[in-house]
Amino acid sequence: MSGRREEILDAALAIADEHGVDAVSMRALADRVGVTPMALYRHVKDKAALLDGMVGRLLAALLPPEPRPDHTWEERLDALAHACRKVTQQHPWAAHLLFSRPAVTPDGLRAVDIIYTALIEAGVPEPEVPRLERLISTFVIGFAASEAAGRFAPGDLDPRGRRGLLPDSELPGHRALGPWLDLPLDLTAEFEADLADIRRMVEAAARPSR
Amino acid sequence: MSGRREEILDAALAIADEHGVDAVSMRALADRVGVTPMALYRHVKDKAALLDGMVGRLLAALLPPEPRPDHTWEERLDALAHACRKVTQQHPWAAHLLFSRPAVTPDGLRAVDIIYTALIEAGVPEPEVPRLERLISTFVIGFAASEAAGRFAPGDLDPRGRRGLLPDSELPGHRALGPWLDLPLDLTAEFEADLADIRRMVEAAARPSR
DNA sequence: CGTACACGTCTACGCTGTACACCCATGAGT
DNA sequence: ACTCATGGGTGTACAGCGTAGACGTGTACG
Repeated sequence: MSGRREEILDAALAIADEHGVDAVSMRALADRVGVTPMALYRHVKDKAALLDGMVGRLLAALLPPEPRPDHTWEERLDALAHACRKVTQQHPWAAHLLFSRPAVTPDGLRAVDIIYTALIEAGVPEPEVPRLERLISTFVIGFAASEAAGRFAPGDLDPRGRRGLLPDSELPGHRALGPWLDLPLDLTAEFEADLADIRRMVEAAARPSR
Repeated sequence: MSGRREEILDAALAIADEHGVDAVSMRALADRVGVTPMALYRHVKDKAALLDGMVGRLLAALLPPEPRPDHTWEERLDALAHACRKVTQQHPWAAHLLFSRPAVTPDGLRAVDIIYTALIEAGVPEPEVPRLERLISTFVIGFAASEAAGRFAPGDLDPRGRRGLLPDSELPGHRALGPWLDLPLDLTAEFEADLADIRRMVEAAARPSR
């Protein structure tokens, strides 16, 4: 009702964006809101519940403002995927939380439903739809989380230096790929290519099963 | 050299397996090893480094004991994926750490190399191999993490109850899928089917690009 | 007027990671 | 035989954490 809870959650989001999620302590949050730490507990059960509330707010931002039946299923799927990546780019700390909390919030459900309808429209047999939804969401969230956590971009060690950890003889694959490994990677282009591959996978699942 | 570090890491793994990763505090770990908390810092730079060391030990367990050129690329890929899922089933707390720390350890590199060689052998064009490696590893780790975190199995709320959060009119996809959503889900079978889809995707990437 | 309720404060407890100074056993070099 | 570096361990201390519990205080309504 009061809107106080939302104020608090937004303050917490601001702290997380500015100083990282670890900086979100009850004391720091209370300071920011202008109250005593204990006052927060009137609006939030727990620290865990606080984090849940924070990702809840983000999930809402991930959804299209209104249903888009005028777009193709490919476009709707892409839009959702891009929205997901955008959210985790703006709030890197939140990426791994998307994995922990099952999508049981209303907004989470809506996101799942968008994928369901897209897959149905693509012609995927109904019994296969839930599995493919999980496959797709797992990959998209996984990509976003990997990017946010820096799994794809091993900071100080460039690919060449990284390979130095082991003799090339132990890494035949790396040796064979040679120069391709030294290219700078464009994660936006890569995400696009991945989504294209996934679209092809959906189309294959939709074909009369050969 | 001394092996003391390994002792400590294994003690930490034991605590994490028994009481969860949050129970791994420097004090608890020191107690278990039989020393003072500060003694640990001779062998481990940080708490963060401690966690890194722990996942390092797990990564080693994930790899096949020796190269298996006698197996097909499909079999080697499957074996690695299953090993990954097995590790995160035995150590659920570790799943999301696999995302954070880039695979720059020797063992991590070896795992990547296994995927590289498999994809090359499958006939994937070399410039595409690194991207597909990231796609596959992202999905596999993502699946494992989702399962470990319970993202696929929303505890107390069964699918039917979950859907009750929103009017069916807002969830056309859920409504259309009806009974298929109430089936109990067999994650082992689902993982298998997902891997099959991914294999098909690799084969498609290997085909002379149509 | 009384009283219920939402909201906030104060104090305190047990826990965390870790900086800093100190100690002791071993083994190598002169 | 005497010194000295080095690796491993101890003890103390500090700042920060989440949160339980008791206690105020203002506003709204019977």
